[in-house]
Amino acid sequence: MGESVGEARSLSDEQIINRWSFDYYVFKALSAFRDADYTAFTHFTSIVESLVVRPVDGHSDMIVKLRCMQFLSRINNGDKLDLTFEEPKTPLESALSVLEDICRDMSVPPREKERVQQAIIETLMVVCLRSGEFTRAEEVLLTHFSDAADSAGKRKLFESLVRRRRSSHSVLQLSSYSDFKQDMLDFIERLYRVPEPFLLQMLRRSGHPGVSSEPVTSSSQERQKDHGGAVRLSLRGLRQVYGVLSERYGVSVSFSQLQQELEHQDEQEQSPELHLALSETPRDPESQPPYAGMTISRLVQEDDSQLSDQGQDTRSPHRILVTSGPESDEPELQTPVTRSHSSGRSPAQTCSPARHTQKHIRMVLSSDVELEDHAASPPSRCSSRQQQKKKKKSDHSESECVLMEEEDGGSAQVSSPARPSSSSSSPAVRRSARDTPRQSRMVLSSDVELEDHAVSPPSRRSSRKQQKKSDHSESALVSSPARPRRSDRDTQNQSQSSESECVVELEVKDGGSCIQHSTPARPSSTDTQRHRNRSVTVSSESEEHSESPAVKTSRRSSPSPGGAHKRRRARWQDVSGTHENWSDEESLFSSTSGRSSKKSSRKMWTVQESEWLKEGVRRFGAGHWEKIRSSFPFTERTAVNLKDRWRTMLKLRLV
DNA sequence: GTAGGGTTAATG
DNA sequence: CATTAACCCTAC
Repeated sequence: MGESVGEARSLSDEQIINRWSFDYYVFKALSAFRDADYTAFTHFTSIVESLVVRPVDGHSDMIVKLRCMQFLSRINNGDKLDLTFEEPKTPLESALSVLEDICRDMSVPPREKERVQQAIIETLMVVCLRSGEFTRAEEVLLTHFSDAADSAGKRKLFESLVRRRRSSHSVLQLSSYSDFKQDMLDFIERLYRVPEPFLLQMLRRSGHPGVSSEPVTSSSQERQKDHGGAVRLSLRGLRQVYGVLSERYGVSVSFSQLQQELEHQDEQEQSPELHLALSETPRDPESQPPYAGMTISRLVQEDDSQLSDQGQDTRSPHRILVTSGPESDEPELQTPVTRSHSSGRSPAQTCSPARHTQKHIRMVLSSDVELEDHAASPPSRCSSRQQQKKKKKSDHSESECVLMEEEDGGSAQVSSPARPSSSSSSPAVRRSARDTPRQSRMVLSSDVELEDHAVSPPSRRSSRKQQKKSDHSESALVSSPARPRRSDRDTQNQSQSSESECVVELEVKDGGSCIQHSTPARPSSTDTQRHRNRSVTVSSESEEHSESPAVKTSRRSSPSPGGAHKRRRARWQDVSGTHENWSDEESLFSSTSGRSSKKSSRKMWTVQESEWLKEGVRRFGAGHWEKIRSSFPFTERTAVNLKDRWRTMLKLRLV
């Protein structure tokens, strides 16, 4: 926000460009939501999530936008009871929390707020009832419906349905979840109208034909067409446009500075961003999407690579770029970690420790679940899993049933242009398996379920411990974005060379979880296979280290009585295993894993939250916890929590 | 609202 | 049983 004044002036190109990208993708996400293209929406939100971790020129409306995205992500997944954003809560309950935050930060008419709350609660009831989750429905009735005065009638109806265990009723049939989504979108849009992003404006003003859509008064200032059809902006025109826009968007860099930077870059790379964007576009207007996604993402990435202070990263971003486009879809991904592990070890082992498995479903952008299919899954494993499941089932029968649902969009399309990271494709998703084949297919881009046991407990623990002691420095929490290091390290033992070469890791946070992708350089199946194994191992370990703490997985989760509570950490991490940075959960938009039943108890801090905290302290100074809290999209964190966390971070020398 | 000591609970 | 991150309580 504005506070960084002192330092602000020296914004890096990455910060600025990330801001533009941020604005752009938020805008696109909202457009996608509006068009009911929820798959695209999740893709865009994932991009936004990953952007936020990088240095960004924070703007006053950034928080607002993030909150809106958080809210809509939760709404978007509200009909998936197995997903969670904040540990014990269903997505819609999380939406209620975010709504509170929104109302706190912005002025929302009380009536409007109530209306929205009511709509969310009722929808949640409907969702629970429809899916036969009567117990949960009952909880909702008790906890949320209590104060709803005017809904007495509905409350009664719901009560009776719960009592009679009926999941079909005219009322339930009537309500349409998609209408509800759009209603929530309307609410958000009434509250905050997102202006046309800078990048789009630039593109539009450059005369790019595809840019259309959004309403914006087009000032066709200086735009000239070239004979070739190419559009070219005169420098003067560009400068003018830039002046206007930079003011409006709070860009603090002067045009000439930018120009200089570009020139520099130009020397190294052939085309500086603006050029790229402007020139590319015109070239093939038709074939390319209006917004040259590639360009943008590419820009971002490049930036990233340049700026990233973490040395190790350097390579990855570039690579990613390269691969990102087309490969993202690559069907062959890595096998879910679990698999490999399990195969390696005797089933019995696997099972034993885990008594309560939890199911975690994560939404991974482009994860393809299909992997599992191929992965040769040893039957033994399956069986063991099933057994586990059964056990688990006893605990909460509810959650299990639905393993995976399609993502909203349903489309499996993997390719997401947007997310380069996804390119890596391999996010392995883990799924628990129940019926693999079918599900896997459905899920395409969605989630995964993981079971805890997948990994052997012992190894994990040990690794974790080490992590604590030895590497705080690297611990995921520590510094933000550096991802690879740890993984590399961890991995080293097992596979050094190949790993480095083949796997690019990006971690994107996913919502709740971190998604990390590793991309095998060569998708060839054989190689892949190898990777898999490797990664598997890796992942298990890295998982632990990395953010294990962050993961909320299941710490408190399992309610199962008496059972072994030991494992609480889910391993739903991805194959790549590194999920260092992110914690899983809670990411801004993504959901995490299965719910554990009970109350949320302790919420581990995610890397992202820690980053926000660090940034907040940097900006406002330690001690201004409340201010920091309100300046970042924390959910369910109090100022005291921030203070305590800061204390812990100091203790660990994470800062 | 914040600081700091005490408590809780997960983990090994 | 020891360690420790997250949480709680209380004084200011």
